[in-house]
Amino acid sequence: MSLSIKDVALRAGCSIATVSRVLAGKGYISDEARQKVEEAVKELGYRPNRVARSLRAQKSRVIGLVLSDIRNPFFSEISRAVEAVAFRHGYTVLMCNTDEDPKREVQFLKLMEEEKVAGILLSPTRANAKTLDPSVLPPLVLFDRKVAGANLDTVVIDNEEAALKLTRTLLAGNYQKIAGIFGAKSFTASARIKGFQSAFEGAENRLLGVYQAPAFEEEGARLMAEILKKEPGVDAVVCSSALLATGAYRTLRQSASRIVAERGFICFDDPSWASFVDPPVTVIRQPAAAMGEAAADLLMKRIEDPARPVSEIVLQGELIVRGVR
Amino acid sequence: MSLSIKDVALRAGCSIATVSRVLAGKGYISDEARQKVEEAVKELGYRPNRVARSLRAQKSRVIGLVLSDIRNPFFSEISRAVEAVAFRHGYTVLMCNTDEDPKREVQFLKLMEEEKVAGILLSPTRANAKTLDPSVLPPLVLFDRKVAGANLDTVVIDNEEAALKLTRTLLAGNYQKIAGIFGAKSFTASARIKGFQSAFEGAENRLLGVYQAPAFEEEGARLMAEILKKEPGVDAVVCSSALLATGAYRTLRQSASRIVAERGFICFDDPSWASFVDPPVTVIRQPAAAMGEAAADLLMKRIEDPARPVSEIVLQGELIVRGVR
DNA sequence: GTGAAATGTGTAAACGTTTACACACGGATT
DNA sequence: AATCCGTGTGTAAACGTTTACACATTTCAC
Repeated sequence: MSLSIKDVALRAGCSIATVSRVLAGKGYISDEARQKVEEAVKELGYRPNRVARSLRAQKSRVIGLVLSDIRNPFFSEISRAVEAVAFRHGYTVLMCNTDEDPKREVQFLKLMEEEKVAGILLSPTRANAKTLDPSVLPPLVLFDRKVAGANLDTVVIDNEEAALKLTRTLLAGNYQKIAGIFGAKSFTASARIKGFQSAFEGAENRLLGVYQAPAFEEEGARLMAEILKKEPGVDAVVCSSALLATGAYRTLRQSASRIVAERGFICFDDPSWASFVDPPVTVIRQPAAAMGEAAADLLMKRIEDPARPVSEIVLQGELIVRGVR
Repeated sequence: MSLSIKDVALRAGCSIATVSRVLAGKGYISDEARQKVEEAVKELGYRPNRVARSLRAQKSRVIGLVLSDIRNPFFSEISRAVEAVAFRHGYTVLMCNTDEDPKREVQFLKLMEEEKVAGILLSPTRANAKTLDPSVLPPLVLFDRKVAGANLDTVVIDNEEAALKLTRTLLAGNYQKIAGIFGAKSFTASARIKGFQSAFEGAENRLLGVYQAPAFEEEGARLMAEILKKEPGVDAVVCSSALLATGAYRTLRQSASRIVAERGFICFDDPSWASFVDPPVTVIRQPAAAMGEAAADLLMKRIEDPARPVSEIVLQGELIVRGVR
């Protein structure tokens, strides 16, 4: 079919072993042989077959990227960074979108194993957290969410601290009835809720409640409507992701609530509109690109040296205060 | 290392050929053999090695997805649909982000070939359009952008018609000085520009000019600023993508231009904020999920039957009129 | 009862690499 | 002159599949 190392060997007048050695750049090769092989490769336009290499090596130059929601800008930013790092190291990226479905996650993890990927980047669904058995899995790096018991490389942001900082801007602003809208089921959401709640120490009466739903726009809109209905006195809202925030903000705009006009709306991530709505929205920006890069770097190192000590990288979110009069 | 078909054969007390046949479900197999093999597979937890399969078949169950910008919500939506279809058919998705860089595109296409992917989904950079040689490449389906001369399966939206429709809402609104902000270098941008311009037939004096730049937020912001400076009389703007529109809209908001207040702002895609800014923004929504699905479906069919006639699917954008008093 | 067809199974080759091992040569060290 | 080592190259095995081919048994038609 396509060109193989045999064709190159024939053309260069040597054995396939020599060709392979030249290509790999190891072992003893005479200048003459090297030159002939290189010439033959160029003339024929030979490109090695990665599948054969993978079979032989029992490991491919592919990494798996398991995302919970690729439509979430936070994750697409991460994907971009991951792919860039991988490409730079000669790896390709096998991408999967689980939509937070633990079953899909498991299926995909199995697929990855069948593909003999060199490593996996995963933002784990909470439900699967305990099933991650590092002894059977290829090198694995967790990002965005960590798994409590597991001894695995992880890159996260300090969600608790970030939520605390964010919520405090609201408390400083003298709001009296504050509600929180958070994602459901995830480690991340739990940490943010914790930070959110701890901000109210000594001011518990200003905390209206924590509302949770899967992190989609429609859910944010729904929860916001629910809050407005149940708690007419609400005067401020914290949203734990761009998607939830976008939905919630839409509801607020449509209901002409005073929350928005009075700046009682803040959120995680930095949705594109946060800077130009009136008044602009204060946010915690997550270092998505940095997270993707760090996770991919970590994975490369782990692949290179599976015995290296496990590390946990904690990135800080950046508070962006907007619209202070 | 890991389990192979040999282990299963040993356990089931038959040859590896029989195991393979049971797994593939073809050829003659006795009920007894089938049962024994299935049992052995289950007991051992055997999973076939996709790499070995790929090598033997000279083709993997992987498809390549080449994106020009994964951060663009339009493309992440497409990615999601593609991955879902692929998964359903037992394929995995190798993802690459080119950032519109033709060099990266070429490099990646080569990588894909080395990985022996079964097929490729591509939104081609204009610069590479001519180099797509279907005779050497695996099955290929183009999406979002088509290539003029090439005889390739394609899924696009009717950009010219969409731009025409969109621009007409502006003309009907009696705006007199209309500028257009479009992406650079792409087939898509050209088609949209064509539609945009043709809307002005008989009203050429109302067309202020066409501005082009790579489709990023900052570029949209920059172009908008440039337009405001050069053409103080501008009273309406058409933006050809969500990213450009977001940047442009930000600039407008910050400059307190009257364009926004008077609804003279419309765009392609349906950015999340379009529905809740005041006044809301009329848009053409691109059927991103449908496009991804159609393209992936088409690729599956093409892989199955490489001889089937080439088809071009044209999807229609949906005009969403908002904020009509 | 014979031959042909249908059914069932195993052996071995092939896919394109990498690499252990063997071997050959030349020069340096005994 | 024998030995050893460094250099260079080739042969062949291995990775885990699929499948062509061979062979054996059963079924069936005449």
